[in-house]
Amino acid sequence: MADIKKNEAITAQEVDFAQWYTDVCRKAELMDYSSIKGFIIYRPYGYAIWEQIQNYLDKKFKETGHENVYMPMLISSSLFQKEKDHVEGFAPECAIVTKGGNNILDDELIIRPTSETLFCEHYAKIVSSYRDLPKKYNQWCSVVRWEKTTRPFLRGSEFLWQEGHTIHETELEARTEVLDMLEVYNRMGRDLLAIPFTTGQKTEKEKFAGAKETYTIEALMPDGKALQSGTTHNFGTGFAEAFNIRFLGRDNLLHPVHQTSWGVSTRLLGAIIMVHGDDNGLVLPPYVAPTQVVIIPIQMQKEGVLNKAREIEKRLITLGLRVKIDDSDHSPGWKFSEYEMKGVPLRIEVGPRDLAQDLVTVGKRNDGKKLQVKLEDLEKTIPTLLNTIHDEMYKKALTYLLSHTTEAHSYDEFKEILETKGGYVKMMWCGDEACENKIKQDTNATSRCMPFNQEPIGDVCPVCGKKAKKVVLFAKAY
RNA sequence: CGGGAAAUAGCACAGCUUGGUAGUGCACCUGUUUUGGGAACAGGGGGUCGCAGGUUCAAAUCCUGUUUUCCCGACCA
Repeated sequence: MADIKKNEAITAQEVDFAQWYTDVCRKAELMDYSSIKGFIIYRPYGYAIWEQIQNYLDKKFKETGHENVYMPMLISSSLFQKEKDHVEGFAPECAIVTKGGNNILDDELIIRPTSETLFCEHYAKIVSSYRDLPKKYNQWCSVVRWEKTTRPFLRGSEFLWQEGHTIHETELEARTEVLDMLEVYNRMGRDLLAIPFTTGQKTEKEKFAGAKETYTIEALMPDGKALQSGTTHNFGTGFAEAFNIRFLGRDNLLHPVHQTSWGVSTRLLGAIIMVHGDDNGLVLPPYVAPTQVVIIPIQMQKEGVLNKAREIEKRLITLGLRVKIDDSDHSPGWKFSEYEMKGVPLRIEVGPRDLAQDLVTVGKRNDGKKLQVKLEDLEKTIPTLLNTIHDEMYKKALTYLLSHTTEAHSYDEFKEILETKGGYVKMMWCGDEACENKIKQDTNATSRCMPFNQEPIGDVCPVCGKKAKKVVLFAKAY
């Protein structure tokens, strides 16, 4: 990269990674704080990234047979309490409405922390035969969880998400659904966000309240901590029993439905910011960037410059690209810094010097490299460059992930890796929750997932010495 | 939810110790000259000092409470 001037407004990652993150969130105009703890304002630029994610996923959901619905924001306390594990898991972080107008409510209303119970109540009403199955619903909404520690996008009292809720005739169908949707998320990481996710199953301790099995996509952040980025849950028939969602089967007997739910949230923005960002600010993967190409005219007053810039803008828009031209009277240097801070993948400089040779200068945000492109080649070169940037960003993140996934064969080794290097530590595990708890207590790391690839790296659990049952990835987590 | 720090113009901060007319830089507005890595000069606008009480003739400043943010722990997507 050229020796571009460091932006003094952003704290360097090396100095204070947490402060760097906060600086980027605000300086790139992704969000602002409101006056209520943990409730943030998603500013247009940040919301636009979420919209790209929505567009991508909504299409995938519909392609795989899901329909969008909208459930109420409030849940009656009696309904909320029907499934025991679920209540215990969520009750401590619920916000509750106790007053309506001037009247104290006899029954308190819970602001949804998640909508399982609402979907269950509805499904119980509309399903009576196997012919009514499956139902594959999805909801885009926000949920509220009263968090003690909050950080923009990573943990908020309110966050935006989608929650898929499906019910099926057979266990196999439900299991297929959760694995299929996990794969949709995984591909989103690869194709849209340029983030290599690690996929696998959660342990009993880490699984969702009320679920039989929970699967997860985990991303590794540059500070060595893992970020749970999305989950899919197989509920088995637990909720169906509690909420009486039964259907008359092909055998003319009543059966509970097999149920799933799955979701990703605006936490993904946090993953994008951290995985790709650098000391000059945000670095957005091209396919999720609200603006993919910014055109900066140089010496706009010179004959033809602005017209040529506008012409280029039109040509690129015709290709379906998201293009912005900045003809404000800030200096070019100011604009360069501004769009670097905002992470725009490609910058096209249109100035008299290059135009004299029918060229433009193109700058790549991800590695700072500049190249000259013939005007006539733009249609060919720009989309190719965007694709190249995506691949480079993915590879960079993958290289980091691989080089920060370390095997531990003893508990001492395990602790040392967590202290010195961070990242994922792969270790054998006996399956006993006591060992997970001990690890948590000793190192503050948690089991992130049991990866699908279960090739053993030992015979015993290094923590207790008992026979090992599973390969587990441990890490400190957000 | 515990322990620490902070809150003064959009942003970064000074002023507070020792109470007495609210300041600086950047940003913003106007004009001129500029424009290939955060331009220069001149002029100008903007703040009930987080909020609520208290002490005082007088509070940004002292006292009490409260809210929010950041950091470190415990809890969670």
